[in-house]
Amino acid sequence: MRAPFPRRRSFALTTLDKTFEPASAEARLYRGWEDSGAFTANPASNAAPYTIMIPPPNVTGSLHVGHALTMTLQDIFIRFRRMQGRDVLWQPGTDHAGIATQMVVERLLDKEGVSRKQLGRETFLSRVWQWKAESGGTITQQLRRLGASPDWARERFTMDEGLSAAVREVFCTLHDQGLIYQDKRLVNWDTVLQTAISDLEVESRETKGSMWHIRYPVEGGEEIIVATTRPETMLADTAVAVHPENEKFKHLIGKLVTLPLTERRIPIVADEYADPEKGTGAVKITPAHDFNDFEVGKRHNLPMPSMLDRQGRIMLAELGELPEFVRGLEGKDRFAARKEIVAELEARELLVEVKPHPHAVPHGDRSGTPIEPLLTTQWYCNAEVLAQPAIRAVESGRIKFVPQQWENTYFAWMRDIQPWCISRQLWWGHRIPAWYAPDGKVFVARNAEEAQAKAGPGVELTQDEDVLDTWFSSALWPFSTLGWPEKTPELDKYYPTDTLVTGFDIIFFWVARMIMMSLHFMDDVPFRTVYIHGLVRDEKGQKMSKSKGNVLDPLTLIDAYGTDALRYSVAAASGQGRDVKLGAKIVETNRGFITKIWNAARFLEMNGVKPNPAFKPEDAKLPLCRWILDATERAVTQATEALDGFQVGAYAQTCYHMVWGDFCDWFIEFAKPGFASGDAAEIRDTAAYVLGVLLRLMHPLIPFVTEELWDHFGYGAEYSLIAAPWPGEIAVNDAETARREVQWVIDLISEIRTVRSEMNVPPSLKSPVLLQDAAPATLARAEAWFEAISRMARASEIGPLTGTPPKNAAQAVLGEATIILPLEGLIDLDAERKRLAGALAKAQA
RNA sequence: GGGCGCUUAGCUCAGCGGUAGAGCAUCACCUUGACAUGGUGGGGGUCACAGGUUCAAUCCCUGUAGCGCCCA
Repeated sequence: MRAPFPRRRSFALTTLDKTFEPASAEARLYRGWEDSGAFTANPASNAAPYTIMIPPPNVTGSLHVGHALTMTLQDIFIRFRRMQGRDVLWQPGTDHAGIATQMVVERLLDKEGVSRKQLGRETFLSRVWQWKAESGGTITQQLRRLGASPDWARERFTMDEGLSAAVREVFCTLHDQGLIYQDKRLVNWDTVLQTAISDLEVESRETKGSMWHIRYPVEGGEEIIVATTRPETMLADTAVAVHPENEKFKHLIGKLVTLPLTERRIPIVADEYADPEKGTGAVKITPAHDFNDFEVGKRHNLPMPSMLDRQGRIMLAELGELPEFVRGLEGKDRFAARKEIVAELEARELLVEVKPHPHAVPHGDRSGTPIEPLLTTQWYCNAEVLAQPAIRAVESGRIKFVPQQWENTYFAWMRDIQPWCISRQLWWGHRIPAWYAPDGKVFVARNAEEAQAKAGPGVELTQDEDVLDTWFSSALWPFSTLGWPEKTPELDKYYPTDTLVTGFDIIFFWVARMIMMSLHFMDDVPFRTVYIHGLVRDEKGQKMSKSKGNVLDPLTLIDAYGTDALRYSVAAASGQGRDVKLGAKIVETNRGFITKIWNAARFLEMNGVKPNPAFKPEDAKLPLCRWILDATERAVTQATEALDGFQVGAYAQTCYHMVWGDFCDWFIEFAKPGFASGDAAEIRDTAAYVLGVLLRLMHPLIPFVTEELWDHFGYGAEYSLIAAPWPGEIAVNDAETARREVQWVIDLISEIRTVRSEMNVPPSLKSPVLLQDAAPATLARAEAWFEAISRMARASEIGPLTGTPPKNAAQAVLGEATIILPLEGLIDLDAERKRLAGALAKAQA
């Protein structure tokens, strides 16, 4: 039996500050990385590429927590692959965001009392460019605060000349192939923004509407009652439809009704669209103002007059001769007109009833205004043709979604894809490369000269006024940023890219369209894996919104707790595809992890730990050292597997347990007596080695604190952790034996602690530990680890039990042996008996 | 109406055909020499419900309920 190690005060020096100060360190480290060229891709290198295209944030954007999530995830993958020695390209850039940007600048002009139209197209556009020059860099500056490490020198903007050339090339080619065309059909018209928008930009909102039942007189004296949610559009009705099998109305099919108010005569047609179960079973048909009615109108060859203008006001020009009441509606807003029409119908006793009818009404996602289906001429892209190879690419596994369930969503949409309306009645964007001759002939060309050549000399051409949907240029992002249509070394090396990281909300807007365009023009997939992450919500799981006032500002969180704490928080919370719940409290708690790492390193430094390049893990002899090296090896393997499988949450958790559990709770505690022993050198070397591995392992997750410690300990040159190699296999001599031995010690200490705690032994009192039936090897272990056991389990001595167990001893079983803790004199036995009696009574009650 | 997902400790979530896990919260104890942004220990679960497959189901299958999202 040995006495406990003597009390000793340590006055070893440390040069590390008491705590990590992110505010001062982050900016300095970031500059250091950027200046060192660590972010730079190198097309000339022989290293295998790894590429991520950043989802270009809107140039009007400012950093929100969604960016914090998506950029952290991307930066983790990027830094991981960079450390693995890949030639990494993280392509940054911003999106011109047609509608959003135009709205921002128009709002500014509004304050000056000027309108866009007063300025005229050219002046307005120069104002937008001016705004972009002044304010367009906000978002990219803010991305730096997250520690994001893209190749900034390669930053692109969707309206750069090169990218615009790509847009024109794609437009002209698709037009030549018949895949882009003009068509007059119903579009979703935003009456506020005064532009067409695509199906995707429409969101349906549940609205408390009404169902009006209106009497339409049929020739021969009968009447038919139609049900509608939009009475005002009856001005442009061109038929009433009933189901062909509907016995109630069968006899009326083919007869004419007199449309109330306008007094026009329109037919009753048979069409399966008229659901006998809905409303009255008879439905009015307004082909120019309803998508379903438009289809019915086409099937029955009905006229399609419009009765609303582009502001959503009543327009009578196409309706022919009209009675006075209707003429009085001209120019009135559609909702005002609805009231007047309903009142008039009521006055004429044509209104049978009004039923409350909650239903979904389409709204513009930007303007929030009800969408008006309008018959206009627009440019369309034949998405159905482009979708076929894109569907096959996912079916065949050439592109994989993670989590895979999103493939279902993708397929469902792609297999029922509609023509994509790509023209927008805006000024800010890529102007449609089409020119019109005075006779209306259209010439699609890459530029005005080419158009002129096509039209012939002397023909006066005017360019199409419209611009393209913003998503048209985003769809080309994976190759347009690399210089396409030029043949560039970048295109050669980095296409196809590896991973796309984005949210599910833009699978259709962006992901699907990139896949379609890329396959068509590059003849290869744009990326191999689509990693879809969830949404960031508040602590309660609610969506963040300004109106709820629960929006978290990532910059505020960074200022308060540091970027590493924020990154760790979002990464750890991001189970595959799950929504991420985030609150200041969570980030604050996780800052504790950063502090823990810092303090562990600080303690090691105090004890003379510094990197020893001559140290080889396979030469480690002490079980303690072999054990921690082996544990580290397993953590490295787990973390690498997790990152390979896009399991960022599991990666974060592995790091957490390795550092806080194995390294701090056990290894460092075991090492404390070791630092004062003859084994100190190997323990120091091992500690330094393991710390070096862990800093590398965690760098993608928490880049700042790890780089700071790496630099401070001198593992490499300043700012070199970002470029350090990812930890590989760690050779450990007979890891199995070391693992068994240390695990036994851990179990022993845990058992003693549990028993002592349950028996309420005051920590200040040490107790002997006796081992009954212990094998000689077990006793030898106990002896060898005595100092650690003494410290950590408050053991005064440890040895075999000789004779019979003492009275009043607590017991626990560990392996073949029984641990015996004599408690005589350590606890108040009477108090303990009372406590147990009380517990027993409670259990029996 | 169609599709997808979720339901495991008070909360947030892992897990997996074979003895239920983590973090946070909670309770008790501890100014032990890196860290009170800390340490140690405890309590706490019919794994939504009902069937089925199986030697064995929290896990696989079917259904039900509740919640969420997408599409119409």
